[in-house]
Amino acid sequence: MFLEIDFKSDLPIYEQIRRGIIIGLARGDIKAGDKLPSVREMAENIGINLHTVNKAYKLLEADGVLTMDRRYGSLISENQNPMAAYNLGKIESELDLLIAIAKLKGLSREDFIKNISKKWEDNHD
Amino acid sequence: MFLEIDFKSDLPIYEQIRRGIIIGLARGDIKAGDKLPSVREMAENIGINLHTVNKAYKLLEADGVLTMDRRYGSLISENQNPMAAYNLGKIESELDLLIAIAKLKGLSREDFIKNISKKWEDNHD
Amino acid sequence: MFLEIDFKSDLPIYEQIRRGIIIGLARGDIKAGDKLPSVREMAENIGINLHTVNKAYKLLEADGVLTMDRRYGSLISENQNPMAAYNLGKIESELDLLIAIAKLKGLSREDFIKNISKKWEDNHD
Amino acid sequence: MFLEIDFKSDLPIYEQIRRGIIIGLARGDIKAGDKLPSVREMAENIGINLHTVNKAYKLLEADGVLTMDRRYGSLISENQNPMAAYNLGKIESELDLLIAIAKLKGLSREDFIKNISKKWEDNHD
DNA sequence: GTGGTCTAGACCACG
DNA sequence: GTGGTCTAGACCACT
Repeated sequence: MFLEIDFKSDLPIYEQIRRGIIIGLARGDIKAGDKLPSVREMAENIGINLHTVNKAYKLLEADGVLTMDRRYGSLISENQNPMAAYNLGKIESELDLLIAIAKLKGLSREDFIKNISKKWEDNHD
Repeated sequence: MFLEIDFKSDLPIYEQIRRGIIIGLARGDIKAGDKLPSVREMAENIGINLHTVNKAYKLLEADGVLTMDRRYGSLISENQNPMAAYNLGKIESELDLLIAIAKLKGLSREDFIKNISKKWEDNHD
Repeated sequence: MFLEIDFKSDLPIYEQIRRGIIIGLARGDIKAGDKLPSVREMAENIGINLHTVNKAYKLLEADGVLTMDRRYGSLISENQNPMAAYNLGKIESELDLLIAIAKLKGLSREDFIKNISKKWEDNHD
Repeated sequence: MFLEIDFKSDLPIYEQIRRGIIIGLARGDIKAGDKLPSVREMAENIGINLHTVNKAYKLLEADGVLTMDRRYGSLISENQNPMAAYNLGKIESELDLLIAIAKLKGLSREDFIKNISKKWEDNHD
């Protein structure tokens, strides 16, 4: 499993794992039905405690992204609509800040949009 | 001072103040040379602790957005390049996540860009 | 044997089997003296491990619902009073919770009783 | 805080706490806006680890029953519709079993309904 | 071998 | 003093 964790980040480790899986799903690196590494396995790979991985998985389970089962391990859900209930408020507020900073740095709307657009593509290949 | 604080938000209050001022600056509500309310005054207005406002101001001072002076109070800096040193890493990571969720929700690139573009305009008036 | 197993359920498979037989008995689908499929047979039908079926049968035997005999196979007991020793505590606690949630959802006592009553009938046909 | 925990129960402690609060809310013992004991406090009162209480609170937060905030402690939510998203499937399946056992024990529908009805009232005073 | 539950104890962020 | 995060390690239930 190919998750890169930045231990110096102020983003909690469990949140980095969560995002890595969501982004991997959006990129197509991970697909519905895929079996994820067990909490113990991923914890060992990353070099962290299994509870931290467990927390990330639990959050993803709550968002309908995966299912955890003592019997079969952790699987990416076949759910057609993962993240449906996800509250975008928090993340939109981050976007407001990003736009404000971009303006203060003197970026034009066109350049800003171009950057975003590029990010979208990068997330695609 | 027109800052709206959401006490239920998971965003720390000092961070809400900081963002409010940055966004106000980008929108043009606040301009270089403007005198900000004193720490004590703003704390009283919002109904929070002195230290909380002080922390927000200190962060803005570190970003070159304002200057605190015991004699003259807090002034928005004439600095041409505020936020220059601001670490975009954190916020870009939020953008990556936003894009991934947008994709999972089935949004097209065009619609996504349109939303962002609208946000930019809204931040302008 | 007509047991439907939900492999995604968080209810253990052995418990689903056990409940299926108890409910079948209450509905009259199964009667005293009936011969049940052998452990091996049912395991094969469902596509699960022998031990899982065996565990379900053992529990039912402990509840006086069936008798296991190497020579005659597993038979529904003629016992007049199956489940006599069954500890209702657990299930009554579920009922307490159900009532509390029904109230929080704004259901009236009458509607709640009506639902329960209907469930009783459905379990009868 | 008046929660009675049965350490011998097979119901997890965190689940007993969760139910205690839901039932307390339905009975009116707890009201919107009430401040709950801190996780540490309740853990100490019960004589368990704070993480166990924390887990119960987190589940209730996910169901919209309470809010946890580092700044203000844990408060019963003003949410008009707690438990709205709660999946009743699990609990209804318990009810099916309860009905089957009641039948096997020879209870009449009328007696069964009477018991349920009494439980509803008991939950009310 | 998997996740589930629980304990114990540490340090941090916020106000 | 509150909850948030993380670690470490135990035992259990299920297949």
